[in-house]
Amino acid sequence: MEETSTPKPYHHGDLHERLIAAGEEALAEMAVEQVSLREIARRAGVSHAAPKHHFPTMGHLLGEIAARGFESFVTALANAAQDSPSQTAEARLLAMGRAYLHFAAARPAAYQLMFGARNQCAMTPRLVGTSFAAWSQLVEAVEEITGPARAQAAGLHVWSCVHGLSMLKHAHRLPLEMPLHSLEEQMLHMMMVGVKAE
Amino acid sequence: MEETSTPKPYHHGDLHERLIAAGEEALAEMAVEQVSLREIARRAGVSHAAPKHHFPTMGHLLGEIAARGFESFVTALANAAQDSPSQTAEARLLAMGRAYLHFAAARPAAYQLMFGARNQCAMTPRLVGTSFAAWSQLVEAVEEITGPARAQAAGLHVWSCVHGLSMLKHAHRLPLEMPLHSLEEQMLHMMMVGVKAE
DNA sequence: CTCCTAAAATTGACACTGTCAACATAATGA
DNA sequence: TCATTATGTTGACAGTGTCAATTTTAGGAG
Repeated sequence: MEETSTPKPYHHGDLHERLIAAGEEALAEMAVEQVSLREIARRAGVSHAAPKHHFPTMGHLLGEIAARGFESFVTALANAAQDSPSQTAEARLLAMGRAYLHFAAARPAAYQLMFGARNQCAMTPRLVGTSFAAWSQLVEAVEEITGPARAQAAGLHVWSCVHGLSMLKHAHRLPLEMPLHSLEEQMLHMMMVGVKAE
Repeated sequence: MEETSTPKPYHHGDLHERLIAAGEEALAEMAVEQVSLREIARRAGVSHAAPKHHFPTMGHLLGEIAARGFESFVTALANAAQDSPSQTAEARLLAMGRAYLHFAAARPAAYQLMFGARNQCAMTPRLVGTSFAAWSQLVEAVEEITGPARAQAAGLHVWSCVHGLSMLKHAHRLPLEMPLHSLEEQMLHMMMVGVKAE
């Protein structure tokens, strides 16, 4: 079993990865609530009970998808910080804030899966680990501005701002009179003021 | 039909209200995702299809429950502002922020129903109206501090802060080392700094 | 007071869902 | 070569939201 190139060869290919890919496709096309295990199995071209041999529960499959979401999320924020024109700590944090809002807007289903309260993800150690990595990344970026004493509170503040805005947008509870993009920039500015405040 | 005291008399009492009450009970006892229309009908002591004659869809029943949630939400924030020891505009907004966090923590299922993205509430005019009232209340409180020009952006900022924090708590994605209550107070402080900033 | 209409509630069905047990198949290793 | 084990399929079960058909009941008309 360990001399072949693919670690999990079997009847029809690597179904483990195929299910994850099919789930991500489904999440990209339909709402989170609409995605079902049978729909994912259908997209993968297998019977409705085949996933059972690779994921004990749909929650575990969705949890793996959410974990990969967190991984690409962390990458996106890291890239944004690195590509920031000004390489001050503040500019990097602001770039990460913008990247956060962009990710949530560009991949709503993945974002909902990652942060949906009690959505249906199994809290596997892997999911806990990847989400913790995202939190750590943010706190580290904040700490360069605030120092260690205020890092936790300021990190909580920053995350609450961008997460709250993203969730409010998804919930369609924002009857705004101004173009949203301008308001977002103003909010990011107020967020940074709060972070820098003594 | 219009000379009786109860506007909707019928076979077994006022099922319309009874379904709403049963739904609120269910939401107080179990998670949002667990609540089903048949469960609500069971609690109300009627058959599984009886609600159809009062709500065209489960989404409409949940929407009505969410609308009442927004109403008591608005009341709670108004009371908090009124009972604030210091009656400055800033103290009132801070009190509303604390009341917001308290409401979200004390009634998690109702809060999830009110703000859950695409949860399952039907976007009835009534739900849109009550949620708009909550938004208006917040913006008015903010406007007393910022003036009309920055009210929308500052309102969005304030709401994002308290909403984001509440949702992060519900999502259990906060591996914090400090007691949460202290961090919440610090975050509310940073929020106020951002609101007052020029 | 009787009867008729229409509202209200029940029953049963349909198409789904996630999960499980039993069975069939195919790949691996001795 | 052959048994074992992993992998997939089939069918079932309990549950869901919604709908159609049916029964029950209330209230108003005569």
